[in-house]
Amino acid sequence: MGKLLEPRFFKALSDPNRIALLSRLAKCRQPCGVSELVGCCGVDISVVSRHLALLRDAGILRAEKRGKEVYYSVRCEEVVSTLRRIADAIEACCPKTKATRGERQ
Amino acid sequence: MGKLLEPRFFKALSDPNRIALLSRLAKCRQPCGVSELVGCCGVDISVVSRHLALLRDAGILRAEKRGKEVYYSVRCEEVVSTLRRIADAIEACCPKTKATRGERQ
DNA sequence: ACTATATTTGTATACAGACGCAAATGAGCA
DNA sequence: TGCTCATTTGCGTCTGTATACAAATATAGT
Repeated sequence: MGKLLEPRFFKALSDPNRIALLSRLAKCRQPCGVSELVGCCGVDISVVSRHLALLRDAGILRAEKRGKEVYYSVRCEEVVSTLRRIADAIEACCPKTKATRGERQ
Repeated sequence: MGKLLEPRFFKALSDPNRIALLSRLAKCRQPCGVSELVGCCGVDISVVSRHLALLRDAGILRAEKRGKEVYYSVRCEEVVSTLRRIADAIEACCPKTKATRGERQ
């Protein structure tokens, strides 16, 4: 449980511009180059590049170089399963709403 | 989708001590007072208090005052459903692994 | 080799966040 | 009221991070 909840994963998602980039990439459903993504947050392209690298290092995005461009895309499977495993772990600790009402430990 | 991904929610989970507090509270399965929680991260109780308040404000913990103590507990249902809704939203944007292989849009 | 385009990296700045300590607040009790 | 315990808040400090701009790197085409 402590290992599941990686601060770095959440830290990567704790910035509005990075959320904007992630949303954009998710909606795109396709790898996008850095230049394409500059529009979705109003910052310099160098800043966008850094945000994307951070998301990549956190395991949220995948980067592939094609020619002079670098295409970023969402690592859907991994991100989704990470979120679901965290949800499951927390749920496992929940006092059940209906059954097992008697406080157990 | 952009509304689901709240930076504040993730920011709350982006600190190791807050993760430790959350894990501890989840494992406890019961409301805990601030003093009880000091042990799980090696910081001053005033810092713990601030972390707990931040988690409460982010909608992750619930606080109830009983006498002179304040008992914090995990808002399991809300947290779990938030995580699952985010997972679902991202999954909805995933190019399907097996079916629908032909890039759609 | 030279040029143009895409991206990354170096550097400086400004703001946010984590922390400890001390003081303040709130609640119960003598 | 005075005292004690639990928690919160004020404040100074220090580290981390977001940002812009300029320079460096990488790749393709001429």
